[in-house]
Amino acid sequence: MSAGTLDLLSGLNEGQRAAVTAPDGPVLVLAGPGSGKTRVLTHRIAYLIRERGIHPSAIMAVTFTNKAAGEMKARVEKILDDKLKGLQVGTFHAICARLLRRESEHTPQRADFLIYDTDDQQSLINQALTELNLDSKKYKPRSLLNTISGAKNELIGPREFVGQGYLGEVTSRVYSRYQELLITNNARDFDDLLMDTAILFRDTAQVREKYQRFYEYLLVDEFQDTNAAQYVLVSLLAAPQNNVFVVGDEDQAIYAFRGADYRNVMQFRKDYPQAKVILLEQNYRSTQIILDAARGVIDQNTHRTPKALFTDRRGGSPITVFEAYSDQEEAEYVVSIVEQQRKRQGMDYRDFAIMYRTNAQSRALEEAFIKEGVPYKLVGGVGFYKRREIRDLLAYLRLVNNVDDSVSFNRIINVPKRGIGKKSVEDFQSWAAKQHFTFSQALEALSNGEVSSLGNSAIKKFIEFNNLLKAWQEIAQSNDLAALLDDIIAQTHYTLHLHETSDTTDEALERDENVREFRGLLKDKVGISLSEFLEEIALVADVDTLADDMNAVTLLTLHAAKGLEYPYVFLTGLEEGILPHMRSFDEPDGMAEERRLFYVGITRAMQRVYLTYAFRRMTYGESSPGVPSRFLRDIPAGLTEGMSARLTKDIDRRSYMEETTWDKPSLPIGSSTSRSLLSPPPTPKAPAPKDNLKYRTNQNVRHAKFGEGVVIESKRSGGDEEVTVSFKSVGIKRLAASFANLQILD
DNA sequence: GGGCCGTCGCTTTTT
DNA sequence: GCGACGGCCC
Repeated sequence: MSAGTLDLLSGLNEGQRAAVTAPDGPVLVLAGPGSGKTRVLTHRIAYLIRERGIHPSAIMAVTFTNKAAGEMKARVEKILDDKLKGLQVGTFHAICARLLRRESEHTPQRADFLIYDTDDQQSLINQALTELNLDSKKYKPRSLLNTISGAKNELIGPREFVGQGYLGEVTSRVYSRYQELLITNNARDFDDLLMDTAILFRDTAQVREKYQRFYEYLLVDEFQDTNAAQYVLVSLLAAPQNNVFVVGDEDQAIYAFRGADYRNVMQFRKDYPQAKVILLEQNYRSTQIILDAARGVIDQNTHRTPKALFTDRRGGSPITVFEAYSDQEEAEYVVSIVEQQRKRQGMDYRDFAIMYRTNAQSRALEEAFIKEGVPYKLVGGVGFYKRREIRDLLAYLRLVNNVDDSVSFNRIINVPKRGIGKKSVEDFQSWAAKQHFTFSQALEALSNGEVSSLGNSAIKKFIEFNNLLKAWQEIAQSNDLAALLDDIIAQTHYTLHLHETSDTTDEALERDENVREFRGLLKDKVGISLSEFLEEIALVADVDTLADDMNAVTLLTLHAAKGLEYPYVFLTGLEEGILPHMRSFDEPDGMAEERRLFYVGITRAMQRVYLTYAFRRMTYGESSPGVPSRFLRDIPAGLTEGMSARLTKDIDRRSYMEETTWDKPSLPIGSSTSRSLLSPPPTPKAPAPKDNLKYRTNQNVRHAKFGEGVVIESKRSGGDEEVTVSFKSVGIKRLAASFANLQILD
């Protein structure tokens, strides 16, 4: 064995070593959290290249985010001390997009197709609904898109799609029209990237065989979060030699909502019975207490392979549980602990991560961080690319790239105002459709003086617009994207438009600033073509934007936290309806997935975990009461500090509301840990006088459909009484008293 | 054609 | 509490 091999394998445990040096053929690595799976993947690639003499370009590795891909490539290059030409590392989506462009002659879309995000999809589905004369109030675009996305992930195209009943029939029509529109717009949605590539491989032997020959070795990270399309892609690409190396952990499957199926891990064992299976159980990240807590949680899930995670890091600090009065107080608590631990333990801001179930929860946290001047970085949320001014300018860029993009066309045809109103746009579209023209053909036809059904002044305006587009396309040829943007802003008087459409000067200045930032971004893209730039920004993940070099506290969703680790981790908003999320109550396997999400959160921590929940939380702009998450009870007693006695007993919501001391002004504030808040504890407000109300807190009631439940809160709302009831079967519901017809039981 | 104002429905999670 | 959309009026 050469010195190089020793390098590659030293410091690896037995399981890791077995994985890295596994012979050709299928390999399945079942890797618990913190068991060094990234290490195994990088060392495996390095091993293939150095010890087996495989050319880097014959290796494809698939990761979950672009950030992970970049890190993986950098680590392999560091191990081998070499720049690796042709090593393909990327996300499924990015790899598929590239492939579909290269093989565009075998597909309906052209090589320069656009990638539509969720907002674009929404506009397109609305367009389809309008064309089909369907009411978007009756057929929710969101839910239609969910169904369509689900079908695509199962490789069911619009032709094969069969829906149940009338709604299914409608969905089928919408799906077909939506897909036609995507093709005429020369665009693909995220799901198409996977579906179209899988179908291309499945149906076109010539293409399939070409890539099968080209990529001799395939490695896939986070295999538990692959969907059917991805599974098919992997198996088609890996054949016939099946040098496929997959790494995953069923307990960390958290993407079922986008079609992922952790059973793919077991399916892999069935499809490749000769696969070498390696279990990685030693954890190098967390203390024993953290692992025991995590295990207490995940053991509640049935139908799983039990794992015995262990670590050499005995003991550790207990898990701290904190009950706050409000979401605001919860946020203040988090900030105060960060400051306290930073000073006492000599931690850096970058050592802390604050996690939550939904993006909306970041708001209260951000406010507290800003108030106390503690630096933080937010992952995802309402991102830069969601802002109106950025979307407008992006729509211009996209239209320059591809005039047939109807979503961008509709967005900016009259923004800023150029006198082309709704009526003119409709006339233009129906005329173009009648002539079987694409948008670009229709604009050209008007410019060439072709007779149309449009009015003369409208025709003139469309021709002017077409001339602008042509001039911009000219500039785009030079690949100077900043110059292109400058010209678009100048010709359209966009800055003036921003000031006219902003409510305050401050708002206008902020939007201006965003435009400048966008310009700066384009300025850095030297030598990159417009279509390359558009692809780059379409496929960035939220975590991809995380700045590692910045010393600040990280705020992120539990989903975004996958694959990351931090010395200190806060899991916030641990309340019924949030984690577990309300929407999971009536989904099959919903609760198990929520529990895995909680598990993923806890296992990100190296040293300490803080679990927090609030008695009251702002939702929809009003404060409503909450109940501690059931998951808190899954943590074995003895591992926590500050856990309320109320939680260690298995009590129902009703007794929680009775036993809690919040909202009862005669009693002292019943917080469970010593307070170290930056601001004094809030004074709980006395319950508002509940005159004329039929229902009262703690009353037992029965609903015709939901069954028995307990009233959490009741209050006036409009002319009616609004009752919040926690039902045994369906959880918390908010009802209008006059319609709900609740029967009072006691 | 465009601007203003009221109503509604809504929030998981993401490439 | 906010943004999308529709109706109404100039």
